[in-house]
Amino acid sequence: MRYFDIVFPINLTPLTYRCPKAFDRTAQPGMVVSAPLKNKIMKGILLERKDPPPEGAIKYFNEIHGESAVLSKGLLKLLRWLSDYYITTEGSIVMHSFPRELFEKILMRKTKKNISSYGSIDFMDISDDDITDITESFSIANYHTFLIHAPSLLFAYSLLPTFLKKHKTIIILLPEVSHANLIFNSLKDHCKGNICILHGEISKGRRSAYIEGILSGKYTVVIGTRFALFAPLKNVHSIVVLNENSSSYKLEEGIRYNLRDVAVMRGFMEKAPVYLLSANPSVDSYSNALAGKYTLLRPSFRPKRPRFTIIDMRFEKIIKPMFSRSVYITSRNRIKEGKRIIFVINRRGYTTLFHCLDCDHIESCSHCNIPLILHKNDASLKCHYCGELREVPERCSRCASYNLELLGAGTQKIQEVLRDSFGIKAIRFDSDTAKKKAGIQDLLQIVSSDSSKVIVGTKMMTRKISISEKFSLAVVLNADSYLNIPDFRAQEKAFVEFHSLLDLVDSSGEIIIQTRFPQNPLFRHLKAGDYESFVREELLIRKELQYPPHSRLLKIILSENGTMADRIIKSIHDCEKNIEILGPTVQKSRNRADEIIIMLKSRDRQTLNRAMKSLLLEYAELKNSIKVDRDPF
DNA sequence: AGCACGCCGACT
DNA sequence: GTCGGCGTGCTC
Repeated sequence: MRYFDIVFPINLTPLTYRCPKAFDRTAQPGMVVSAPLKNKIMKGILLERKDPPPEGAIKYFNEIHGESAVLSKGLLKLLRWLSDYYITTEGSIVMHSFPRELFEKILMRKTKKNISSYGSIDFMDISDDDITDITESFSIANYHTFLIHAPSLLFAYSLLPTFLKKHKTIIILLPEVSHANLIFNSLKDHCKGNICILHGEISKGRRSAYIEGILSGKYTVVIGTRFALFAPLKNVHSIVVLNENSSSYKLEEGIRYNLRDVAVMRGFMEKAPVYLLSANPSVDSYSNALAGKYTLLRPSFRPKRPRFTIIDMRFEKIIKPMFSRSVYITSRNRIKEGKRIIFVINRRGYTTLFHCLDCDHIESCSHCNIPLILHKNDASLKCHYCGELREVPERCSRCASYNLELLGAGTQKIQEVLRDSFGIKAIRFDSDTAKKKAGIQDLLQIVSSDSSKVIVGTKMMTRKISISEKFSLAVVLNADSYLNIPDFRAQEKAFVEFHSLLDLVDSSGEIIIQTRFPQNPLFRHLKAGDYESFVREELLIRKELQYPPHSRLLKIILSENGTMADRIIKSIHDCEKNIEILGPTVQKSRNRADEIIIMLKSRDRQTLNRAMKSLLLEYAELKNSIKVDRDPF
C-alpha cells in the first residue's frame, strides 16, 4: 500500500491519502491528482511521504491527470523550503505562487498576438575578451551563485544573448512588467520561437498557452516577473536575475519573500547556476560575494562615464529655490545650447511646508501626522501618504495668524522657476502627471520627441525613462532627502539612485548633485566609480550597528490592537534571550487599518524561526491577525 | 421552539 | 476554497 501527501491550492498543510491499486506503478510526486476533500473532489499535487501514515481512516485519491509529473523534484523541494522558511502552509504557497493553470482547465486559446507596443532596445556588441570570466563559468553544470557587476544597465541586458547561446533551458527574471516586455521583445529575434513571457498582465489565454507549452517542452526560455520563477520547466540549466538589487523583487503582500532569494534557492534545488546581474549590486549580494559565498564576476569593459559634480549647499549662493549658483549657470548655458536636461527632485507638488512664522506650526495630516504638501493646480493641501485633501487655509490653524510662509519645493515649483528664469516650459514627469488621462505612455512619447528638452521629475521618472534616451545634464536638486531617511539601507538606496543616472546621461555629459553633506563618503566613492569601497565602508557601519547582513530581521505585523503586542513581546523575551526586540510601533497605511509592528533582530535565522514557530503555536487562535515578514525592507 | 444568518475552524 | 457547526437574534 502506497501513501502520498497531497497539497491543495488552499491555505492548508498537505494531507495524507492512499494510492489506488491501479496507480501503484505510475504514481509519483509532482503529479496532479483529484482527491476527495470535504465531500468535494479537488485537484492537488502529489508529494512524497516518508513517515508512516497517521492514525484513522485514510481516503483514496481518485485519479491522476496527465502522464508525468508536472512539478520537477527541484520545484517540490523549493515548495517545502518556502513553507518552512516563510512560516506558511505548503498550500498557501501553491495558491499564491504556482501557476493556476496547473489545476484549472486550460482556457480556449486565443490567436497569439505579439507584444509590439512596448518597443525594444538595441543590444550593444560585447567582445568575448571582456567577459572571459563569465564564459568560463558556463562550464559549471551545478549550483553556484555568480554576482555579475556590469559596467552599465545596457551592458547587463546585452549579456543575455550570450546566456541564451550557452543555456538551453533558462529562466530570466526582471523586477517590473515593463522591463520584462521590453527585454522579451528585444530577445525574440535571438530565439527560435522557444521563448515565452509570464507576468501578471499577460492575458489568461496566452498564459494558459505558455504554461501548456512549457509543460510540453516547446518553450525552454521563460522571461518575466514573479510568475516566471515558478515556471514548471522540467530541467532548469540556469537562472538569471536582472537588476538583482531592485526593491520590486521584495513582495509586500501575501507571502513576503524576496524573489531574488527564492531564485537562488530554486537554483540550489535544481542544481543549476544562478546569475545575479546588475549595474548596481545590492550590499547584501555584494557582501555574500566578498564573503566567498557567491563568485563576483566583473567584465573588464569600462565605458567612458559622465562626470559627477558635488555642490556644497552650505556655502553656495542660492539664486532661486533649490537652485545653487552653479546649477543655475550651468543649466542656463545648456538650455541656450539647446541640450536636453533632467532635473530630479524627490517631491511632487508645489511646496513641502506650510509654515506659520508666528507659532512655528506646520500644517500636518491629522491621520498620518506628516506635513501636508501644497498643490497649486488644484489649490489644495494634500497628504502624500494617505491622499487626504484639505483646502488651503488663509490663517494658521493653531494660532490664527495670517503670517504664513511656503517652504521647500516640489516638481510644480521647479517647473515654475524654470519658466520664470529661462522662459521655458519644462515637462513635468511625476505620479501626478503620469496618472492623467494621457497616461505614462504618452508622457514617455513626449519625452522622446525632439521638442522636449527639459524635464522635471521624481524618482518614478528616472525609473520609467528608457535607457535609450540620453541627456547631457542631470541635476539632483535635493540629494539630502535621500540621505536622511531613517532606514539602514538609506545610503545604499541613495548610491543606487545617483549612480543609475549614469544610464541616462551622455558619456560626455555631467551629473550635478546638490547636498548639505558633501563630506558623506558616498560621494567620494560615487565620483571615483568605486562601488566596492563604498560597500566595504557600508558593511563596517552595519556591523557596528548589527544590521543586516550582520544580523537577521523578522517583522511581525499585527492587525489587531490592544494588549496583544505587549503579550507577544513578553513571550519572546521569556523564551529567547538572543533576540533583540524593537518596537512596538504603529504603521499607518493608505488602504488598510493601522498595523502594529514588532521587529525582531538576531544573529542567525534559526533562532528567529524557532521563536516565531513557537509563538504562532502559542497564539494559534489569533494566527489570522499575525503576519510575518522575513528579511523585511 | 424554529429558522435565517454570519463567523470560524477543519478539511486526510 | 468551501462545508458544517454553532451561537445570535428574530419570528411564529
